[in-house]
Amino acid sequence: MKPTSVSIKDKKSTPYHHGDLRQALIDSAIVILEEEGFKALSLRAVARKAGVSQAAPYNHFEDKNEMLAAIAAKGFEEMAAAQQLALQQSDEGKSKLIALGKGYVSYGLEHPALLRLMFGPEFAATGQYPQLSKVSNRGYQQLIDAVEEHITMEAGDHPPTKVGAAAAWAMVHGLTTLMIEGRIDPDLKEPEKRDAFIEQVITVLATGL
Amino acid sequence: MKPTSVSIKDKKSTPYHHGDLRQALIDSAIVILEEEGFKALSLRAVARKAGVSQAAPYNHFEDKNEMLAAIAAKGFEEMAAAQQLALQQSDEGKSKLIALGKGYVSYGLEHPALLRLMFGPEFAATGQYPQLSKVSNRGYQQLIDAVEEHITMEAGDHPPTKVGAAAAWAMVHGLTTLMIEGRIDPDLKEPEKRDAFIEQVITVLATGL
DNA sequence: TGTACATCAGTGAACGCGCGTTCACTGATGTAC
DNA sequence: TGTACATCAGTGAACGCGCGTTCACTGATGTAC
Repeated sequence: MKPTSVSIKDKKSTPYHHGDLRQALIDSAIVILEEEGFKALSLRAVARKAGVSQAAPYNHFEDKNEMLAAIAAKGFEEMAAAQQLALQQSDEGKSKLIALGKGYVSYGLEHPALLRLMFGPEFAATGQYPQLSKVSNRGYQQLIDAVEEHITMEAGDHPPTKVGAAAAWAMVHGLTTLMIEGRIDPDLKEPEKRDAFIEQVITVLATGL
Repeated sequence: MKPTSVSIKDKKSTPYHHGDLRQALIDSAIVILEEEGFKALSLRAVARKAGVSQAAPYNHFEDKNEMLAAIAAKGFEEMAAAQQLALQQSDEGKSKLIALGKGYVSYGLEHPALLRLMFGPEFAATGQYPQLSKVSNRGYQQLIDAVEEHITMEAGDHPPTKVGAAAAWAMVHGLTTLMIEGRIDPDLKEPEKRDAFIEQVITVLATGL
């Protein structure tokens, strides 16, 4: 036990200096997104949740938008990790596409409001937040690789990689958002049935590639 | 020329009673969505745009949410019409799926903020606005029909209709939202190239069915 | 055709609210000597 | 080891703003007689 370490858990000894307020704010924001949705995500609410004054976040973010960008970036990182994990846990025999797709959809269903922020109009391909652009392409790259691998493994005619990758992403992303909104398959609550359904849908795509 | 008709265009003779303020509000709202985005869509802004006091909308809508529902409903109607039109203009030989998909994507690209509202969290499958639920299923039904037709036309194994319809919708919807955000294919500005690309992507789907 | 009156669809002022952001400040921490 | 001081990361009050909604009101319209 280092005597200099800051105890975050002990409420009584709340230190004046926080330790890592920036991360704490991002985490609080994600909780708010999950529990109360995007509309409730104000700077003040985030500060409140983190137990800090409303002005404190300005020591870590230029303005609200910069905080939103940091939140979205964390979302992309987590999603890429979820895909990676799904890939490692998948059967050897099956297409990587299916594993990646499951990871994508599952993460989206677990964090619907965060997904909306990530793909929302706030940061549409403006390149205004370089770190965000960088990290948001990681998951896509995984998908492209899987499509290429799938294509090269099978004989016959195939669409260009660019088209195939777009198709794969569109399918997986559309499935996620439509399931979030309850527009596809409202009676697939159980995770296994849901996973099986996702697998069938992605198989349609894989067959078409 | 009916002498009793109300001239909307003539600014000088603005009548005290509007004629069809409800429709005018919905139309103004859609203009605001297109020009300024969802964030700018307040009741007050809509009233302002329609040239009416901020309290006037309350004669036509219970509250803001009811107005949003009416706007979304109009969006679904227009989109179904756009799909229908695309279907009629399409080549006889080609799959109906491609025509419908093009109609869907085109409408979405023309009305990005409206599409977000339509598929946003405000009205997620709650059934709170029956008229909205009704009209929002029309476009989906067109897609289902096309998938069924496509399947019955071709020999061989096919996924269940439920899966095929979900795949088709997910693909088309995902393509639309990702193109809106500029995440797919930022260099496809010209409509013809864009249409060709859309056709290729949807063909992947059709092949897989 | 004219008049009295109910109803409808507007107006404009007001309410309370939460928001993003700024500001002068202060307590805690790190460093030079 | 002790002290002076710069710097960092907080606080809390205040600002102006646009919002959704309510209210008493009023002008326009339709109807009964």
